[in-house]
Amino acid sequence: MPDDAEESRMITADPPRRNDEAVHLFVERMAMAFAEVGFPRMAARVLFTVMSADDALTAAEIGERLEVSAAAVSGAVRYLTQFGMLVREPVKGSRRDRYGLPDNPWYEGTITKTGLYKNFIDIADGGVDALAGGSTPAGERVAEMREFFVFVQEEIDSLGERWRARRAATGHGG
Amino acid sequence: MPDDAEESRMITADPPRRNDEAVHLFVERMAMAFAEVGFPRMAARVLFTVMSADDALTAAEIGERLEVSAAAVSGAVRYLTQFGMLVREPVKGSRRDRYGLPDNPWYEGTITKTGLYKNFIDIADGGVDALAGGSTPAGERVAEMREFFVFVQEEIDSLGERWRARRAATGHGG
DNA sequence: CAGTCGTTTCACAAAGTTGTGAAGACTGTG
DNA sequence: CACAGTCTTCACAACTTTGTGAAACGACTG
Repeated sequence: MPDDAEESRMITADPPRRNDEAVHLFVERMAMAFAEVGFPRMAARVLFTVMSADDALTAAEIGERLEVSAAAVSGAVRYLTQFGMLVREPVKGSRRDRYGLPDNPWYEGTITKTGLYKNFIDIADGGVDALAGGSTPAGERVAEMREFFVFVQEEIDSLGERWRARRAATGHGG
Repeated sequence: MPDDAEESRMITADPPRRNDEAVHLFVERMAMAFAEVGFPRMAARVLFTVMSADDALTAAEIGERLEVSAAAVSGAVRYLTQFGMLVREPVKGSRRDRYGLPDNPWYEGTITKTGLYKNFIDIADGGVDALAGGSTPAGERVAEMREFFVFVQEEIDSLGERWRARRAATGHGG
């Protein structure tokens, strides 16, 4: 019975398989969610395309899956490799490169090393000065906000470490 | 000696005062930093304008300080009040409203209750399903990313509480 | 060292965002 | 109940962003 469409009705232990359509939905949704927080749109699409592939992909394969031009892929991989979120793997005996994920996953570093709040803190410093420190209602208010950002940044700085500790504790330490 | 411009040269304990130009720079910089992470531009400008004012401001005053139209202010305050980041205070004996900040500062709730990672997690759930769970390299990879987001979200969920605890410990508890 | 395949660059077009001006709506006042 | 002051809505214009096509580039191959 070679009819694949019937498989799901059978009771035998079919190996789970990927659902390309659903995978693509995931890629696009996740990419959009990232784009909404300022991540470049195409870079996000490429990143999740590679993430959802079992093997490293060529630029052409990425372009096919997303139905975008080679130029768009080129720009996106440049962006991603710049931040180490993607690694370029030259293919022996071919002019193509393949793009895969680095050994240590991008998300940990991206979240923790962004320095987003450091930026907020720096700008808030200027605000506190300009508002005469804590001597005015506005100055006090901005100083408090700054303190909060300092706290959040501290938490984020230690987050990577806590994550690794937790992973190790739950048996993922390798 | 009524010449204010000379004050800074004196050695007497001058009260610190606000530097309007520097305040405006702060407002615009902070607003841009927020815009870069997806916060509506004008809403951010209005938010920080109100934050850096000692008293609640009218819509007209906000418009003046930012040199933008009443329409732009209207849209921005609507956005901000919707999320409780700004409160509208009707002025007795006047048709104007004033806009001020809520008692509990917006940043704590905004950062902690955004549910940004919850969204990522939901989308990643779909990805894990589509990729046949942990049975494929890609599925495992996406599942790991999801785990990380779950961890981050947990940390963020408890962040507000930890912040309040810290504030209380350092004498800001009121 | 010419040919070919894959990648990159660049000017431009399509699409999306953002704020404006003007008109409209609402509300209290004379 | 007409008027004036304030806020809101809406169509549009300016600006920004994003991705395309075409051409240039670079590197391996024969």
